[in-house]
Amino acid sequence: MSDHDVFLADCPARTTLDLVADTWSVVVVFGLGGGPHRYGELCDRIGGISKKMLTQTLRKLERNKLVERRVLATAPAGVEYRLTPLGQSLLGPVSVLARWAEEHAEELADDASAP
Amino acid sequence: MSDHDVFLADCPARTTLDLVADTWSVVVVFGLGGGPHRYGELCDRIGGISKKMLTQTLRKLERNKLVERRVLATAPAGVEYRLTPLGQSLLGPVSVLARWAEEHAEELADDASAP
DNA sequence: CAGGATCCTAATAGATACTG
DNA sequence: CAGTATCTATTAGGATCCTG
Repeated sequence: MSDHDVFLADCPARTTLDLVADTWSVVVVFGLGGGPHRYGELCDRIGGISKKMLTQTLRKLERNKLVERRVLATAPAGVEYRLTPLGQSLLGPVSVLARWAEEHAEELADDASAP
Repeated sequence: MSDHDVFLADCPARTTLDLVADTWSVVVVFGLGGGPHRYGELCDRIGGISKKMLTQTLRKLERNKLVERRVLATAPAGVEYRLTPLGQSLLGPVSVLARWAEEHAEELADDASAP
């Protein structure tokens, strides 16, 4: 890009963040952490997510091979989602973030999400 | 986990993400990882960040006590930023994310950031 | 030097209604 | 049941100019 490559912006941590830093990805991954779930189940389990965002998030996770989609041959038909091994491998790193938040909850401003 | 804990959305991992999941927070934290830096230095080191976003990101990190701001009594005057102990404690968890990205780079879609 | 103030655009996410 | 399709409000982030 430029002559001197001080472009910290492509630090690898950002790659992971690009993947899961949106509002719902992590929540969905955790939602599937306990095992496969059907679309509707997942929606209920998560609570507060719109169907649009659930679908959109699942598609993104699918494209990145974190989640696998299977159409069930049951009646009535359904669709099941599960974490791939790659998706499961992400549970660890994300749990590390979760633990950090729990340990330091009191030190953080209460409006951590504010710009 | 109890019978039904809906609203996974307040999972603690999201707290950390709210804090650092924007485009620049992690980059700035890493930029300060090696030690204190002045505003301009930091800007150069990072490269590609606008002053608006740098300031805004620093303020957010400051509010959450990850970063400390010190006005220098030098001539010409300057401002120095450094990680607080809390900020340093975040380097570990974020590095875990970075390592995950490096290990699995090939398995991910090349457009991981796409919606 | 280190920002603040403004303007502007593209992307995000929610609500709602409709469909195979 | 598992999605699309719209429409809309909010937000993030860049560019530019101004200031103590």
